[in-house]
Amino acid sequence: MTLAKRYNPKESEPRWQKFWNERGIFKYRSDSGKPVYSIDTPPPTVSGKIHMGHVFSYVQAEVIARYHRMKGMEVFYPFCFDDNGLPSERFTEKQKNVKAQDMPRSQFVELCLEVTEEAEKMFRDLWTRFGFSCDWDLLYTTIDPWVQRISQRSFLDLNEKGFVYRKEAPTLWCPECGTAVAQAETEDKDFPSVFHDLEFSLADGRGTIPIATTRPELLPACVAVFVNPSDERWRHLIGKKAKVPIFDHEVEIIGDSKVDIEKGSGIVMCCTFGDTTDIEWWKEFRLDLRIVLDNNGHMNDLAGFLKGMYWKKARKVIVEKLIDEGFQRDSKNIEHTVNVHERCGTPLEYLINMQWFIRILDRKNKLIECGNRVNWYPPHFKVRFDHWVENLKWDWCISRQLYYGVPFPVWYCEQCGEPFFAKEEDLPVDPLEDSPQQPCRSCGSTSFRPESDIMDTWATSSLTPQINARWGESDEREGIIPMSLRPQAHDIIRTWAFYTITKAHLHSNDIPWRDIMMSGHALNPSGEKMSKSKGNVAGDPLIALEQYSADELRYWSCSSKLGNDVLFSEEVLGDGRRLVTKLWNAVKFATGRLENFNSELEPELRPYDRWILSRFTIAAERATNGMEEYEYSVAMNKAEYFFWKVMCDNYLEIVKKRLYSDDDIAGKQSAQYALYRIIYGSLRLFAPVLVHVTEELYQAIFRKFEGHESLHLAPWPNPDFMDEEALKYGDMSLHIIEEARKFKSEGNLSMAAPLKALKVTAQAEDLEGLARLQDDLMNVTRAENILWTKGSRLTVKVVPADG
RNA sequence: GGGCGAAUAACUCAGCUGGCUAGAGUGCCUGCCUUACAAGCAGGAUGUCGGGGGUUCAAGUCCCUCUUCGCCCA
Repeated sequence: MTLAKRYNPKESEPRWQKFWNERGIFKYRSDSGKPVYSIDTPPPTVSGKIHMGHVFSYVQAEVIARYHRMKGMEVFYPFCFDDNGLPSERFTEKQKNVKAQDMPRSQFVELCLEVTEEAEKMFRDLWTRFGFSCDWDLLYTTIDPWVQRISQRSFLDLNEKGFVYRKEAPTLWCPECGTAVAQAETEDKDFPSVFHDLEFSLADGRGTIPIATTRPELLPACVAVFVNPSDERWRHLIGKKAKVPIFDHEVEIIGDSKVDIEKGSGIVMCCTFGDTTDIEWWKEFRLDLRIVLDNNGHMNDLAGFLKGMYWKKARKVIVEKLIDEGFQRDSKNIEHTVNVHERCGTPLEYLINMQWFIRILDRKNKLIECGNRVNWYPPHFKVRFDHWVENLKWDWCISRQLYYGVPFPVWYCEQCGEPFFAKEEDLPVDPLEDSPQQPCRSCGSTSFRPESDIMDTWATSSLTPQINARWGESDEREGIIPMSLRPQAHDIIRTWAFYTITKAHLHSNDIPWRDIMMSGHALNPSGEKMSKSKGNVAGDPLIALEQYSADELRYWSCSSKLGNDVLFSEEVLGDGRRLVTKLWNAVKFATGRLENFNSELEPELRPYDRWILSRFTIAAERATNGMEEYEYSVAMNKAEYFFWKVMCDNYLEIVKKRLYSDDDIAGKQSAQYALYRIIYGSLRLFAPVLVHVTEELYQAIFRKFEGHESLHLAPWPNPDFMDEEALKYGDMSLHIIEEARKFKSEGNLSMAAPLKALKVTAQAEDLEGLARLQDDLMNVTRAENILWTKGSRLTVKVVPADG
């Protein structure tokens, strides 16, 4: 029972990881009879390297898992990967230097599987090295056939419930990726642009009108001109017609209050489609449809001489022509905010295409109610969810014109065009490979055209609770839904959190989980958000693991309050190392002092031992409260303060003499009793974060007494020892020790230097309580005597040793 | 433009529902080999709590306002 002088995490950490894995310490056992605590782990998109930001947020959830396991819950803690959809397609194209369009879908899917499998291996290896307590038997990936089946089942269920519709409608479209996208996948970006003042002539030949636009290439798509009816300057134009420059088609001039009088000339053209207002006008006034862009951003037949040009080139060409022909009055350079696709940064277009939608706009209130039923940690993030729902403008477009993803279980009848939905027992289906086993239900035809679109990846990842529960499968799991916890970062509230809540509501009129915890971001040392696209990623986790131990990095991950960002810096990492070392040394000390310790013994406890046990009770309570609120950093702080400041710096010094000497066996046994409890208790408070070193210490010292196979299966401390009087006088006496230490420090003396005496004054009612500590106080201060006097307050006078 | 959050020691941060002299770690200074730990211990210095108003016996904490920064959304 002796510990090495130094702790060696390089050797120790992999050993315990292996131990946990071989013994199945973290296996989920549905038959354990314990209450289930289920965690809806985020499936990371398999789209490249992993950075410290991942580690940061996953550790925070992992710590919570360990806490609840120690609290006696049966923890359902899966891992998973989101490996289908656009991110994985792009990643594969990059890795293999290919283009999806250039090969058959099946071949590209093969490549994707190959690439993502490699990346997933790397993830799994990394999580293992960080000591994650997930159950790898619960692993799922969103491209798994059974996951696809649940995803398709979800689609069929929503269709049956009437929440799904297919419609040819203006859709947010990325010309670069060649697919429809959802509102949640867009972001705003500022571009330098030019505001062109163009001259339209009136159809009646009576003059011209100025129209300002940033998108002159859409002139051929112009279907109307709008003015504000309250605009004195232009009101008279309403009802007349204008002639579009160069293209010469005539369009009506319409009045509508949505026109901003201040902007440009106060007259705007409406094109199909330049922005969302164009769409609203197009719908409201039943305007013509003149689409001039194809799915890849090139101009089509309707664009006349611009045909075949990419929109950028078309803009250049038409501006030149407008200037040549005298249609441009003026132009000025501006900074212009454009809605872009967040994946590739390409400005989005609004194109008309047949797409599948999930109806959500008509149930905003219900969705906000669902959000209210979930506990948000920290609470202020719920506001973001509310605002997102309130400001929704589109139903959820779930079809994507991509290759690698979950297909729609749908064919179309060649004869009558009706969609034919797969039968549930046939799922999963790939309509490109499979065909319906029945004739068309409307017309009896047997020739079908497959749906070649795939589903939005969020349509599947929004089902993670259902996937975890194996919803609708033969081996469906009971007691998983609603899940206990969703851990995620706050930047995907509008996507993952929102869509998951939406699906749970639509499928089962329930919430997906009871609690949601929002982690912040890891910042690089200069305080910037780490992101792959910005290339400012500090601390590759693999490199970090070479320099620091997993426990140190875990400690860093838990150093900030939930939801706060934290800097990845050398300084904070040093803190973790110091704590691990201190823990090692303190337990090493205890080990030597617990020889011949009899755990059966219930000795009569000395005042200081009653004091430290009471202090531990308070620390454990505070740590527990922190954990219950998902404030792991608070929990760690309380544990650390108790362990280092109270226990190591004071208590251990106070009882050292009693522990070393056999002169006072009763005193020694009392100290051993307390020491054992507070050391073992501290180890358990640190166990969720410092998973390896605590296990090492537990196995070396405590296992033979406690019997739990692993510290991580031991109960979370819930001590009830409390002696108010011991607490009061123990705390008060620290001042006496402090004064003695101060005296030595100021006299440049060693702490071991003897003192002649301490003259202590205290209020009459405290004298007796303090005097009971005399022996231990003399031991820790090395004072030969302590003289107690009645006084108005606590004072200490040090009498130095002779000479 | 709207929303959310932040601003506290040189640095990184804690300060819950208002209540003793505003705390911790790092860094800095002075010492100390003390039968666990020098990767340590003891002691010390350092703050117009972003600015300005207000409420209160009492404000880092509550209210108003301004400034700066971060994030989310238009």
